[in-house]
Order: sequence, then C-alpha cells, then structure tokens
Amino acid sequence: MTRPDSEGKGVARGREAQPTINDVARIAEVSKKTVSRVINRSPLLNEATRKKVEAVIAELGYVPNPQARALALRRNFLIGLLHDNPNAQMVLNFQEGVLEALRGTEFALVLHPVDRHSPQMLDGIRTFLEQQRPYGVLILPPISENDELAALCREIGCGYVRMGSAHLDNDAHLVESNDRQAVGHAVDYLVDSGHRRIGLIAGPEGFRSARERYEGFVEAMTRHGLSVGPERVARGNYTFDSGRAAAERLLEASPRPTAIFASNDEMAAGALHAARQRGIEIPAELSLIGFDDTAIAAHIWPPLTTVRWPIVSMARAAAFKLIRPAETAQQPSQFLSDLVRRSSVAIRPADSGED
Amino acid sequence: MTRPDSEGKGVARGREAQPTINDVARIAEVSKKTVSRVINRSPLLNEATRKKVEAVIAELGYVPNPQARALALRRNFLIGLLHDNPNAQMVLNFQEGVLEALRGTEFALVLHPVDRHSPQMLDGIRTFLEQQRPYGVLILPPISENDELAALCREIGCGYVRMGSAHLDNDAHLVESNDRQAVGHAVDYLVDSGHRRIGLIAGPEGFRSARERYEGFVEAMTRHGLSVGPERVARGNYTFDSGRAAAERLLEASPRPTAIFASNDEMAAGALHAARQRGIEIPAELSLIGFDDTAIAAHIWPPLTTVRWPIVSMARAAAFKLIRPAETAQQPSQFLSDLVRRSSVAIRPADSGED
DNA sequence: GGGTTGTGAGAAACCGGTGTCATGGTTCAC
DNA sequence: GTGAACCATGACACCGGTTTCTCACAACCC
Repeated sequence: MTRPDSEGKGVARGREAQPTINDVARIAEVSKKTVSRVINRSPLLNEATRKKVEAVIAELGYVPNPQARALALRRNFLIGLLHDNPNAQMVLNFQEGVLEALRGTEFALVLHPVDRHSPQMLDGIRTFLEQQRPYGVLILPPISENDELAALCREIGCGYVRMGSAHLDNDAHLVESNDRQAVGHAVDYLVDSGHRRIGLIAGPEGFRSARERYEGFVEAMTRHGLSVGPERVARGNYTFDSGRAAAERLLEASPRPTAIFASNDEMAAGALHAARQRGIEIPAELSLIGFDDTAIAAHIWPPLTTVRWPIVSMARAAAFKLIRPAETAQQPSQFLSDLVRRSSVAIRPADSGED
Repeated sequence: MTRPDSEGKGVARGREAQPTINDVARIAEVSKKTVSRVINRSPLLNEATRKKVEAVIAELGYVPNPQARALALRRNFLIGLLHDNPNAQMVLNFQEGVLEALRGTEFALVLHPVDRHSPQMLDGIRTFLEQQRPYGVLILPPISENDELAALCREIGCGYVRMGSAHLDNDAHLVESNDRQAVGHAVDYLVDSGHRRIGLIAGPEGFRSARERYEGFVEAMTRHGLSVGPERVARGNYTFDSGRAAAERLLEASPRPTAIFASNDEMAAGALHAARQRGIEIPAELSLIGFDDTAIAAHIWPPLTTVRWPIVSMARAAAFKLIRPAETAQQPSQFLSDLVRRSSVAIRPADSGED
C-alpha cells in the first residue's frame, strides 16, 4: 500500500480524466489566471473574454479541483460537527439545519462524534482538527459546555461555534437557546391548567442545560407564588431509567404532584412508565411535560407535551456564523423554544386538594 | 470576499504558522523526499535517518497537510454518506459503525442526506461528488436501491458501497442483510408461541426491503403450512399513521389475527395505537413484532419485540470495503439480523380458535 | 506627440506534498 | 581489480489551483 507504486496512475484511470484549469486555458486560448478570474468572478475582466471562457468551461464540464483550491487558498471547505450524541433525532435535525445553510455553497459537513467520558476525548479531537484542518467546527451540547475544547480550537486556529442553553462564550462563537424562559412557559401552561403541585425531574449536575432548566422552573414557580419543596424535585441523568426512578420518588410524596415537568423526553417517558405501573392515569391523574420533542414524544401514549428547541433554525444560524462571520458573528443569536401541546397535560383533577 | 485581498495572509495569522515538510527537511538536514518517506513508512530507509527525522517531526509537532497530500495523490480521505433518512437511530448507528472503521485512519466522514422525492436528487449528488470528490461513498437504504445512483458513481469514478436487503450489486459494492431469513425467524417465533393467525403489515411497493420482508413472511408461513389470505396482509408506507391504518384493516377480519408482524417499528407502534383504541390488550390478545429496533421499540408500552439489523457491524464492513478493497471487496458480506425479544409477544390466547 | 495613467491579461512563483529518475557509495561475483 | 547489483538519498518535475509582478496597449493630459 505505501510502497512506491509505478502503476499508481492506474488507480485514477477509472475516472475519465477530469479537465483541469490548464485544459480550459489552452482551449479558450487564455492564461490559467484568466480562467481563475472567471471562476472567482473577478470584476476586472473583459466581458467578451469571460463569455469565451465560460463557454469552454461549460463545454468541457470543468469543475475546479477542490483539493488544489484548498491547498492554494490555505483553507478547505469542510465544516466539522462535534457532538456527543445526546439524542439521535436532535443530532439529525441539527445536521439538517446545517446542511440547509450549506446548500449552494461549496462547504460540506464532516462528522466527528466523540465520547464525552473518554479521557482521550480532547486528543481525539485534536487529531481530527489537525488531520482534516476543517474550516470550522460546530459544537453541540453537551460537549459545547467544555471550555477546554473551545480553547483547543482557538489554539489550533480553527473557527468554532458552540450551541448552548447558557451564555458560554462571546457572541461570535455562540448560538443560544433560552431554556430558562421556555421552561417558564411550560410551567405557566401547567398553572393555567389548574395545577399547583408540580414536580420537577431535573437533569444531571454539571450540565448547564440542566441547571438552566432547573432555575427556569424555580423562577416560574416562585413567580406564581408556588413553593418548590425538596419532595417536589428529583434528579435524573437524562436516561429513560433515571426518569422512571425519579418519578417513583416524586410519586411517593403525599399529597402527590398533579403534574411533572421532566428535563428531557426520555425521562418523561420513564416517568410515564412509572406512573402506569402504579396505576396512575395519564393525563387524568397526572400531567406530564418533557423537553426536546424527540421522536419518542410523539409516539408514546399519550403523546407527550414537550418543549421543542428550534433546532433546525439554530443549526442554520450556527452554520452562517461560521461561514459568513462578517455578516453574522457580532449579532447575538438567541432562540426561544416552543411548547408543543399534545395530550399528556389535562386540567387539574377536581379531587386534588390545594397545597 | 472574492476580490483579491492583499492582506490575505492576515486570515491565517490566527493559526501559528504550521510547520511544513520543508521546515522538517531543513532542520533535519535531509531532503523533502526523505521526510516524505519517513511519513509514509517507506521500508527503504536507513534506521538512523528515520530516527533523526522522527525526532524533528516530534519536536516541531509537524502534521502533514492533508490538502497537499490529497492534491499530490489525486485522492482525498473523505468518505461520503448518502442517505435519505429513513430512521434517525439507524442513520446514527450507521455513522457510528463507519467511524469505528475509520478510527485510526486518516479518513473522515462527510454527510450528504438527500431527498428521495426531489427530481433534482441525482443532480445534487453529482454536484456533491464533483465538488468534494470523495474517495468513496456509502449508500444507505432506501436510496441504495437506486441503480441510476450507482451508475452515476461509476461514471464519475467514485468508489461506492451499497447497503441493502437484496442482491443489488456485485460483491465489491454491496453489504447485504438477509431480511428474508430474519423475518422467517420472527414468524417461527410467533408460531412457536402458538400463533396461527398471523397478520402482516407490509412496506411500500417499490422498496426491495419491503418485498424481501413480504416474501420472507410468505415463505415462512408456507413452510409452517399456514395460509396467507388477503385479509391477513395490509400495506403501509413505513410511517406511524400508515401502520395504524393498516392495523385497523387487519383487525376487522373475523376471526381476527392473534399476532401481527409489521415491516418496521414505526408501523408497529401505529398498530399498537390502533389496537389500544379498539380496547385490544397487547400482548394478551394480540402479539406484535416490528423491524429495525429503533429507539421507539424500547420505549413504547409494552416494549416491542423486533428484528434488529446488525447495523453497526454492517457499517463497519461497508467502510472496510471502501477503504481496503484489496482485502475485502471480493468477499460477499451478508449479515443476519437478530430477533430482540421484548414483551409484545405472548403465548397465543387460549380462547382463540384454530383457523 | 511624448509622458502619464489605467486596465486587461500573462509569466512565473508558490501552496505542501508525492513520483521519477539520477547519483554516489557499498557490497558482491568473477 | 573491475563491473554489476543494490542501497539510501537527493534533485526536480508535478498535482491544479491562486497570487504577485510585469507588461502591452489604449486613453488621457498638456
């Protein structure tokens, strides 16, 4: 494989030798540079010359070689996506948004999932950045909260934009969701539906998103004059099982809550199972709200009311920050999530006493 | 942006000027070519020289420029992933398998989702292939069944491997799952559990996967001496709602089936809803098997028994076919799916008469 | 009409690697 | 002792673009 191969050319033979800028120049009877000017829409160019060259380009089906361009320009057209898959649907939606922004440009999206728990995570990312030298990277939560990673990007000189639910970085490097406010709206909705005893399944410590959602919850409850006692809060780690366990603790309280807000959909689905196993009817006896609007939310029974990050729009914004920094980088980008109303929330059961 | 920028160098300034092969050669007092030999582990190289050069490389933190390599070698190190997202979890698992195979190599994974229904799909793919010139592409179902796409890859001279549930191409370009046999095992399992009246929710026409699953079903039923009447088969299009509608038709039959095999999990989830709305208990009165083992399967109630493609292994195999054709391309790669037993299948209810 | 300015286009160098071929020094056979 | 074979290494062209610098020529000025 690595030894000099005198038949090396044979490999490329499969492909009809692509025309190069030299072919175009020769046939159009101009210099390479002029062809380059046409490709790059240089303004100082005679209209007749341009037409002539364009005709030859079309005839030959010439497409500039991206590797040669990348070398000469000292930059390539790859956008890296760094994520530690919290949730398949979210990653895919994010990819969709990014690709929408990249459509029509010459940029492509390179994937680089990582393992948050691996001690070599940063080394792996460094290797990736050095080996591919992407133009920039987009960093999804939860690893977007890692400041060492951002420092690494700066050190290597790689552009980056972080997605987050808190103010992690300066505006040029951040696309932000206001989870706090979104959770507030979810709580408002529960209160408007008559609920007073509302439980919270919080996310794991150390996650900014979890903290924002927790604080948003407490703020909103306080605003409504409702207390958040320790028997109303349980912590999970964003998994189905942890949600089930957390819900079991919440449901032991007496009087038990009439509604639960879970910090993500997986945990909400777990809570639903826990309730069902205790014979508690959803939503008649217990209302439930999740967060993220994953595929699960729509497909469990009853369909889950949940908070949806406008992830596609956020992804688009993040991609634009990277590829058009001049126009966008200085504007703060904050997005507000929607509450997706499905049928897991009901009017507070009449028989539940005030607390 | 495109006009000549005399300060062009300023852009790269952020990055500490990366050392190049010339720097290494100068400091190590050897020629570029010798450094190149060290990098590429050429065997004809004096051990002392190698050590000397390696020391300088380490000291400088030199990493070869991938764009320059790509240009000189006339090939890059990008693997494209072409898919028309049938299912988020599957795409993500596939990505995981590919990345596992690519780990430690210099290849990176570039994403290119497409819209199967768009008339410009092929043009979009052509642009992608021409603009990025990936080393090769991996094609996921269902678009892997598109022969024009494969022809396009051959025309452009881009390597490709198709994933499929039927014999779509020759062994060098195919990684195959034996859905027919897997469905057979699912039916065996139902029959072993005492079921005789088994319904099928088939996938949409025109999909090879749907046909394979259909035929696997009919074969297995026939093998067990069971008939497959028209009242036992309904067609869906792989969506939740179509599964619900199909199940409603099947459940109208009298006597109604005691088990249903759905050609994917989404439709199985839809069938579950339909049954529940008719007050039919799952699995006591109706057993259910899906296909794909998506996240939904584990999170609905009751958890769904389903067939799981060994997608990660298949992805790994596909990636190896692309990057190590010499070792792997000629071997056929067929994978058999597992039956994941959860609780949506029960022993046939005693009160259901033989048919 | 000669000098100045401005404009479109080309020649050559360059980006950072790899391939080809030549070269000088050993070792070996005869 | 001499030529052949064999190594390890280097010089140089090349991949296909972009950038820099230069130049020819037309327009303009006085």
